[in-house]
Amino acid sequence: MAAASTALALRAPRDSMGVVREPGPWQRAEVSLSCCDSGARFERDRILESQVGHCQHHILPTQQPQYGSSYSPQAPPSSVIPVPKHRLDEAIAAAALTSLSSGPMVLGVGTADCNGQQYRDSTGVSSIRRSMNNSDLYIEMPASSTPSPPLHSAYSCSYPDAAIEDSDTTHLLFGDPIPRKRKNSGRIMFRCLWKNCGKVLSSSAAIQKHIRTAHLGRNVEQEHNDGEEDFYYTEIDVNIDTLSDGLSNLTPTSPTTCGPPCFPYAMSLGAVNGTEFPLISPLSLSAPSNLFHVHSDHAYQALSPVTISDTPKVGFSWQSPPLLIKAPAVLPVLSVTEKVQPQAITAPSSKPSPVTRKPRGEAKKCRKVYGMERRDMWCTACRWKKACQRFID
DNA sequence: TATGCCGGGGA
DNA sequence: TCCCCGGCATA
Repeated sequence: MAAASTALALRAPRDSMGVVREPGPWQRAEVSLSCCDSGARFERDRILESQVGHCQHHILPTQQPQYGSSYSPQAPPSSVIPVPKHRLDEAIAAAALTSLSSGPMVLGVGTADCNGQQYRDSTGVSSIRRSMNNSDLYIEMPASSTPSPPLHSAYSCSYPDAAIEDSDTTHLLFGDPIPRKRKNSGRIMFRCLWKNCGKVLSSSAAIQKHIRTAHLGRNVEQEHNDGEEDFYYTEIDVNIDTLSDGLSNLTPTSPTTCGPPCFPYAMSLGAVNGTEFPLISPLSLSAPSNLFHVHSDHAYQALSPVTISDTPKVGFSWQSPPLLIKAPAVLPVLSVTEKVQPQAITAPSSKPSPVTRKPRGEAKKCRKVYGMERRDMWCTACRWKKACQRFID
């Protein structure tokens, strides 16, 4: 990739929405980005202009998503993100790890989270922004009355001094060395993600039409377009590296969008605009063992099992999401003292028990402690082959 | 295979 | 109610 020389640790005066309000020296600072094809360079404040100009296919997506009325239109980006240079490496590394480790578990539900933000660009390859401990980046999504499709959207930042206009710009700003969408090594195709379909068409219009008619059962002539079909296809670059392709196959993002699926950070707080989402933390997906760690050494301490029913529930309807959320992936962020019972999420085991049998405790029981020789020292329950009352799990 | 414990039955 | 045990589930 043509280098994007950045000196991003710049701060611009912004209003409460993270919008740069007043020009200042920062705008004339040494931020410049290079077009990967033409080599044309853009000064920092020219980047925004380029969104609709010369180099938009390298810096920003060329098309606006064709969402319907239910979708909140994108607000024009107004600034770029100030990101300290020293954060870039960390973000890049995190993105790579997450892309590799999360796999299908994050399908379709890229999250924006200040403690491990995950985004997905137009090809479905995740990029992640790691926790910015003190400042630098804090992302929330624009309000939307419906679960927003994967979109090219204005991700304003809750930190007053940060804002992101879209993830493609973010690729530059974060120094993503492989901006998938900018590759011109192959032709962009569009693949239907509907289960057992996988049809590949050459244009977004065609694939949308295919999805509308074949899967959504809608009339081609139907004017109303709520953009739902955008969920069900992704773009693929037929000559692009397999990693990018493979991941994009798994991601029902809009071909015309570069933003991540718009599941807001505020999800973790329960609801956004009346719609609840599960928080899917990339961290929890990639390293569940950290989250589910339970000290078995303290088996005598009763741990309250937390089942999926204790977690935020998916409050929106979703029509046959193809290849989207696999249940075990929906793992809430839990404290380390909480415990998840995966069987509460996954399909029930082979033979349903008529009575919910108490899970076998891990604590040493009287039999174990005292042995058969000292059976008289067992608790009554143990002697009666009942649940031990002395060493309770 | 060992262990935990549910369900049932006898005293 | 106490006590025991068959049998099942699980580690």
